[in-house]
Amino acid sequence: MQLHKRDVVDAATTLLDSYGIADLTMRRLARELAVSPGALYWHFANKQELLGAVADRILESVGDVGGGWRDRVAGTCCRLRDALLSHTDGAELVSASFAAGQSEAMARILTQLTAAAADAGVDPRHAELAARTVVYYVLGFTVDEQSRLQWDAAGAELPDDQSVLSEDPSARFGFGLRLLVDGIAAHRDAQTPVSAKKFE
Amino acid sequence: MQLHKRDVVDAATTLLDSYGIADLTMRRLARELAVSPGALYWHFANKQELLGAVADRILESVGDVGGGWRDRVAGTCCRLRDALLSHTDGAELVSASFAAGQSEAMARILTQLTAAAADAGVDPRHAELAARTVVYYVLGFTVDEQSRLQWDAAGAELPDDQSVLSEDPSARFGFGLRLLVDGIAAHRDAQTPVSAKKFE
DNA sequence: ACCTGAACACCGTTCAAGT
DNA sequence: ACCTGAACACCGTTCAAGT
Repeated sequence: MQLHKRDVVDAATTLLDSYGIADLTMRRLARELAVSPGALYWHFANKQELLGAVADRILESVGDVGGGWRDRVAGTCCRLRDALLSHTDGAELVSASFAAGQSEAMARILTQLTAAAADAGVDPRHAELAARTVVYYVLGFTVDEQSRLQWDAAGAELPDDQSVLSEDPSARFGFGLRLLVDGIAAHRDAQTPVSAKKFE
Repeated sequence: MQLHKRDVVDAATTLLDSYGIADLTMRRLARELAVSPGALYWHFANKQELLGAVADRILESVGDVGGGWRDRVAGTCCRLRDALLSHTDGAELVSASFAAGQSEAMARILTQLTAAAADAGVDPRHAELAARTVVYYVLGFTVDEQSRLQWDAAGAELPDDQSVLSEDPSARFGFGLRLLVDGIAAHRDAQTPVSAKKFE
């Protein structure tokens, strides 16, 4: 029976959910698929590319969001966080793939956020940076949240962690998000020529 | 001759600067120090802890900054970025150590930024999140900047990269920073009781 | 107290050779 | 076209035993 890219990504995702990113190795994946390790290299150039494909699978549920620029930013970020949280080490894996430039889905999300920032009135030259800043936040926050989550799901029973850090992560996420959205709002054409202000 | 923690961190930093994070392995480090790999485990519990010590060494130059809260945030962030950029893969290494909770220096920087955010008038319950958001930005931005930097220093000669992404990284860094500072300013006691506003 | 030697249980990647 | 088998060149970590 022929091995297809889809099967490989399926098996990789299952491995990830069951044992985490540390156990998502090429050799283990090959064993799970009952093929030799070398077989994977017919379908993927290297491990990074395979992880990129897993990242894209994880992000499938993050579709396009409509509405005003604020709703589009908030909606995209919330969906992104939800997607990351629904797989073991999802945030870490996507974060690494994004940094390595291996996730098409993250590139797509970045494009959407860039468009939203531009709609908010951010200088087009800086709209992508505004979008990246938002992405850095979502990834950083969620990597952090997930590591705490998984740490005490593993029965670690952390020592009451300065009280606030673990209280309602969704509310905390929302706060940081508002901070960024307000920053973008404050920068709407702050340094664009006056002629561009008509779009508002 | 006895091996000291300092010698190990020195050698590790040299290895990092010369060959990058991928070649900073326990075995290679031991070889460089002319000891057996096991010797390192007398001084450090594991590789993560050693990397944390290297991260702290990299961040030594990021001291305390004075002035108003805006200057303190901007100053700390600029020094942090400079420190990261002055070692090969510095941003990646510190980013990983921060995520793993292994860098005391990053904890200290986070405390400083938290104090600055509190001074800005951010609800004390959310000041640390504001600080974390800033840290996520600096780390995310600099990891990105450094990977591009090192990529074409290695003679890759990237395909003119959408024109803007590579133009004056420091200016771009400053833009994103202002976005965050403005976001913090917009949030000054936005949801604190009126009684707290007297501090302004 | 501090380190060696040797082992344990793995890795990612390549590539001639097979079907 | 797609995969196997086997090798290459490594890893992090542990631990009895030595000094």
